[in-house]
Amino acid sequence: MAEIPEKKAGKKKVKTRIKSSTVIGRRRRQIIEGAIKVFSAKGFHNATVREIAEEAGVTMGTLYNYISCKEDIIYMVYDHIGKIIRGDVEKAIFGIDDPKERLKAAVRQNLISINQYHDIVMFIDRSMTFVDRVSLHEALERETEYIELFEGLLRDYFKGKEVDETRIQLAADLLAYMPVIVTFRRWSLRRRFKSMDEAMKGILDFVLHGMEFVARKGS
Amino acid sequence: MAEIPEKKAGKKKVKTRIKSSTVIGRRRRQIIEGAIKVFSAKGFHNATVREIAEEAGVTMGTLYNYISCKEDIIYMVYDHIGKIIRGDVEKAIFGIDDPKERLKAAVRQNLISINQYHDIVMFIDRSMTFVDRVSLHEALERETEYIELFEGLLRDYFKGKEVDETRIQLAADLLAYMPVIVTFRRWSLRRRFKSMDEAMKGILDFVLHGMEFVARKGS
Amino acid sequence: MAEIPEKKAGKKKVKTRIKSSTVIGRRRRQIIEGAIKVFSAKGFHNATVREIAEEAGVTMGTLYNYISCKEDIIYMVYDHIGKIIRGDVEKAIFGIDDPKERLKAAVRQNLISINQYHDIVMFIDRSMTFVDRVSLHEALERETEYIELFEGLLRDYFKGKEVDETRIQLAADLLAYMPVIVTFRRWSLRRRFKSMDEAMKGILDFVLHGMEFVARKGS
Amino acid sequence: MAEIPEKKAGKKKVKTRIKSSTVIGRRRRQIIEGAIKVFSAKGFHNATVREIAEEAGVTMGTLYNYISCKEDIIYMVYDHIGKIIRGDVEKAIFGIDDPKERLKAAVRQNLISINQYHDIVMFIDRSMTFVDRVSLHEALERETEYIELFEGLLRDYFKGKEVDETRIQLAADLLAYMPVIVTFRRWSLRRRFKSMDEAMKGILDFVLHGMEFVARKGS
DNA sequence: TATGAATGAGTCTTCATTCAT
DNA sequence: GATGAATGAAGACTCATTCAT
Repeated sequence: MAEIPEKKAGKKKVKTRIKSSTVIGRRRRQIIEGAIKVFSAKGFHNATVREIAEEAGVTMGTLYNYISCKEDIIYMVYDHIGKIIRGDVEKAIFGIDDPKERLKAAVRQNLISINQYHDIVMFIDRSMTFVDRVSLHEALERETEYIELFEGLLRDYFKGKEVDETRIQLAADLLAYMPVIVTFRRWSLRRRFKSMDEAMKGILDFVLHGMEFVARKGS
Repeated sequence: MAEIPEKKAGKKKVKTRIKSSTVIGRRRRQIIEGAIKVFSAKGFHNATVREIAEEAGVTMGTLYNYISCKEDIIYMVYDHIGKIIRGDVEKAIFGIDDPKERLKAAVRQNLISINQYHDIVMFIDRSMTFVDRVSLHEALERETEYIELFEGLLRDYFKGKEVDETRIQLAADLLAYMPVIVTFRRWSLRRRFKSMDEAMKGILDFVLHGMEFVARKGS
Repeated sequence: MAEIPEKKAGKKKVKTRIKSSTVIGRRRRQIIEGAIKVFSAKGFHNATVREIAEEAGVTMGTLYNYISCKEDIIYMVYDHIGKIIRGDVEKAIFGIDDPKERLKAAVRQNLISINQYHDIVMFIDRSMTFVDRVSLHEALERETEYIELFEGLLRDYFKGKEVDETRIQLAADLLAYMPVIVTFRRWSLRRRFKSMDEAMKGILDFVLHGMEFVARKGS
Repeated sequence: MAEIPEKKAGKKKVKTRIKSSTVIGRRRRQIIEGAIKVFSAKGFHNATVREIAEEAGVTMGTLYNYISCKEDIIYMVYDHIGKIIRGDVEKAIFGIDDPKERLKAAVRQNLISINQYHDIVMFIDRSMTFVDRVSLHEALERETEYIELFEGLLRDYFKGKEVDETRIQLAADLLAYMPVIVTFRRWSLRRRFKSMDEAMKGILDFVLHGMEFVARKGS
């Protein structure tokens, strides 16, 4: 069974003026939680640093002891939610041996988690414009790792069959990111389906079915 | 063959102080073109009205004779690009009779057009937060019409087979919007595929294949 | 008689968003006058842009239509006062033919003008740290031109005598800038002399006398 | 021979919370040295207390045990450098009996020291605006003492000749402070003279020569 | 209709200073 | 005596929008 790729230590660190790492940890959590609330509601540009600080329960000055600019906060949230979703998926496939079930579990959990955190995912997508080159690169790195997780699962699933490596890669990308559609088509889906759950079941079928294209010749 | 749904006249009108409709038309085009350039490059919030005016070749004062606020411009661009893409798809299926080919042509053209205008599509996606309720509603209306176009094509394709209406609707949504993935996964796709064309061919296969889930029982 | 060196057109221009040059002229004058009042009283760093705007009788927004950052204002004031002092000196020597009298008139007027605008001169000296490289260079250029004016006068005065060119240059520098001493020794001088005039007479003597070192061998 | 005026004990004391005077001495030295580095490089307003603390090798909290506000640091540096320069001059004239040579030695050493500490002298000049009334008064007191040193030397030198007391005072002021010109005309001088030494030699001649005006009638 | 100068509310960011440990 | 996290007041700058010409 393919190994789950090691989480490489991120190079990008949000600069801090604080020394005690326990304090940093605690404050960071506060800040991220506050930021998520405010950003989800108003988006990046319409959220003021003051609001975030208030929501986080710290003063402006304190907040700026833990970040060096507003944009840093996006990255922190991004990092946070990325870890959570990845963790969710890893937990979901833990203990499952059958490659098909493993893959299905991953795809399902990915969809569920993205749906659960849809407002944050939405905000992150909309905000990545504002992050600096370095952070963006780092973010891409993380995404690639995440996609590699799916690549591994797909390879296990198609083991033995003759498949195109390129297709594996593309499929992994689509599997991982198609669920994002639930974030930006949310209104439309809501209007047409009784419940979000129903829509999600449909999407899952679509994805799982589409996935099989990997094993076929290109049209 | 299902009718292409009538393009209902949009209720939302961007207010203008100008009377001569020929002048309005000319100015609007200028503004939209200028806006597309600036917005594509810098996004909504980082683009200043002044820049847009300059790029459009009008003065600030003049610009404000044709819009009532910055947000109006998003809607204008949205409207513009929406018409173009829909027009492209309609042209692409024109004259094709076979339901399967018709559907495939629509899906393919949709993908091509979204890819072609990827920067505008991206910007619009990121900017819809800023538009007011009314415009948003109007925009949703248009999107619905567009999806109904795909619904019609799907119904024709699955005619005779026993399919779930709900699945038709979901499939239409996914068919129409999945290609958006090429806009926000662009960097990743670029890094992994020799050409964007190759990636797009893969996506097309995925979509067409996934589409068949409509005719199957839910998993 | 040596020509007064041409005033070269300054390359540095403070950027403006305004087009009408008459309006620019009028506003600039307002801004410079307001700035002089505020800067003289509080120095650069303690003066707020808002105060300057108020003193100038314009709003903050308007002010920023004529400058691009606070530092620009220093340069504007510098430029303004430099022109005035140079103009004063040129007027003072106008029509005088005797080289010695010409030189003395220039030195005297330089002292008088610097004394008159002592608070601005003081402020400028203290603020040049804040101006950017380009402006600093431009400022230095202007100063050099001003010193060249004195060099010319000195050369005329020492014509025929055997003098060291280096000494001419140094003397010009000292002649032009020694009076600045009245700005930063003002308190001390005030306490010891009945009137500033008396102190200035003494300084003038000192300078004129010291000047003769040009014609002597180095000690 | 005139007595070197007693160094009166300064009334101004920078308040401290610390009792052990040995500790105070050590810390003070650290702080002054750190401050000189940072202030020389960035000036008063652009230097942060944090930077000074770091450069001095103490923490912010500790620093504030030895000062009561940022401005105090200027005064400490001022006091420190003043003592050094005065000490230099006193050493330079020590053992010289001939009044003329004594005076020349003082003037020369004054110039040398000011040139040596030019960046600190510059910074102090630029920063005296920020110190409070009391400190300013105290500083002026010190300066007066320093000038009185030169007054004494001038009186010895002109002993027997009929000179105006006022002129002695003015000359002392100019002798003591003219060298400051090397700090704020530094760039200009550097550009025109091969070495700073050469420029300084010229300035020395100018000063020594100008000094003789004391023995002459006013112009 | 077109122009473009004027407006001023709104935000991020910095940093001297304090105080609980 | 030393530490360093917390504080919050203050200031530069932006930019959508208006309106007199």
